[in-house]
Amino acid sequence: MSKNLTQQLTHKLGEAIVKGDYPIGTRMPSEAVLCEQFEVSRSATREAVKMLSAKGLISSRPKQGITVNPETLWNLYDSDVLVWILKSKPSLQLLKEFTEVRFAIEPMAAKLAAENATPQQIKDIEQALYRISEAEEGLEDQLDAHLNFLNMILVASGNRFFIQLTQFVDAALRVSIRYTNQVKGISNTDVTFHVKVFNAIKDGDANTAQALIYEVLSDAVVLIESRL
Amino acid sequence: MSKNLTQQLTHKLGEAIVKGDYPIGTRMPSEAVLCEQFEVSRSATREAVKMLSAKGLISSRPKQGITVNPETLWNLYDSDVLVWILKSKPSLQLLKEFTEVRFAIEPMAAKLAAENATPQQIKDIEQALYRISEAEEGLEDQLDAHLNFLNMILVASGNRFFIQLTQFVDAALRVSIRYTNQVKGISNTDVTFHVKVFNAIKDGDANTAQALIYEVLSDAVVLIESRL
DNA sequence: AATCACATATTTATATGATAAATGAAATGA
DNA sequence: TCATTTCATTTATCATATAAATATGTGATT
Repeated sequence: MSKNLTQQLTHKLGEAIVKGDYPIGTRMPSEAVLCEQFEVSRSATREAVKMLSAKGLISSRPKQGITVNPETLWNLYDSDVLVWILKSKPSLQLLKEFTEVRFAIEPMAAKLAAENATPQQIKDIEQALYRISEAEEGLEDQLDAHLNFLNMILVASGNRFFIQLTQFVDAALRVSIRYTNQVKGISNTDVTFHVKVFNAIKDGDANTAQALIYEVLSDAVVLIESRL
Repeated sequence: MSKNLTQQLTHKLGEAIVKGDYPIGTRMPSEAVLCEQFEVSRSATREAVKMLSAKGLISSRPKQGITVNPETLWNLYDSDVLVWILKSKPSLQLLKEFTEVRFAIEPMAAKLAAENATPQQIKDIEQALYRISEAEEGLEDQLDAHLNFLNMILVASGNRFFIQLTQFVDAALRVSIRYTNQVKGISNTDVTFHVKVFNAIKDGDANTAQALIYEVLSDAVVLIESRL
């Protein structure tokens, strides 16, 4: 739980909005009413409204009130927003779209990592690889290790936009893993696969790195398609 | 100019932060000092701080004050943040990274558009194509037409994450176009190229659509690489 | 000397009341 | 009919007071 009132309210309202409790295009309750309903001061309410505006979910203007923005304006790349959606309205369709993004990004990131990774970053990936091999059988532990490996590759790409996605991918996968109750496409149980990826990056073999990541993601797509 | 004080302050502080006026990891002036410096009330200041927090630029805690977050936490996919960076610290390096993202996203979007576009969306793309052919010689007008064409493809992908990127790509390209003073890689002057893209999407020829977009982007990469 | 508990000071967090500004809608007048 | 003005509603802004969180320092205890 977030500690302060503003953040609590931000999360509550954020989830409610993406859930559809306040339909798109309609007015939300006015400031005063929100204060009453959630029993917080105007300060807290206004600050929460501002945070949600900053994330693109709502806009507020005098007289017109607080209105829910069309979905195209929502900052889906904001981890909060994405998690709210995945939690409130989990859908395989969204997971499919998310996987398409991973499909676009991750092979390219692996390619760039092979081209640009610093010696330290290579060591970090190797360390992540070690964590995978040492991971207990417990799902949590394995998931952590695999996400760490993936994140290290994104970081090693040296591209700030990809690096920024670490939180995004991390957050989304943690939620979606609960939903599908599957690790396939995220954590290939065969660690030799990750060794191959690591070697390709270490050797600067961009095309191989790209192809390998592409391959593991294909599993994820097949998995989701089969359930749609 | 944004109309209200909170937003003005948000933009001022946001630009100042990405510019490096408040170095990463350091404390920003306290709430009270910011009020004095910018001559606004605490409400406005606090609301601006909340908006910047929501965008990942800063965090604030009692006693510790307001601190600038590491760059990895900044929401680069937030159009505001991206534009602030491009305006305050324009760099070819960032443009290169941005282009790498386009490289990852746009061919995939074209592929998905070929697979999923609705009849109406195909019409929209055709309409965008018409605008390109009709565009005056003026750079502004051409740029608008080309960005519109691109946006229509992203929308037609049917993937919410790609659709969300329209604003992101739009904003970034408008700024970068001023910086490089080049349209290459954004608007291929030869309209027959766009006709090919359109036809591929209309005919559901996913691979061709993907390859064509890949091709036009290659120009952009070559252009930027040559100037780095 | 080291460590733990506690007091203290600083900063943000929250609450509240008052006034200003923006804006959509209704009333007015030519 | 249309432009203008008035009015009511809602957010925006300001000001002030109090609470809560927390880093730092202090002193007692071992």
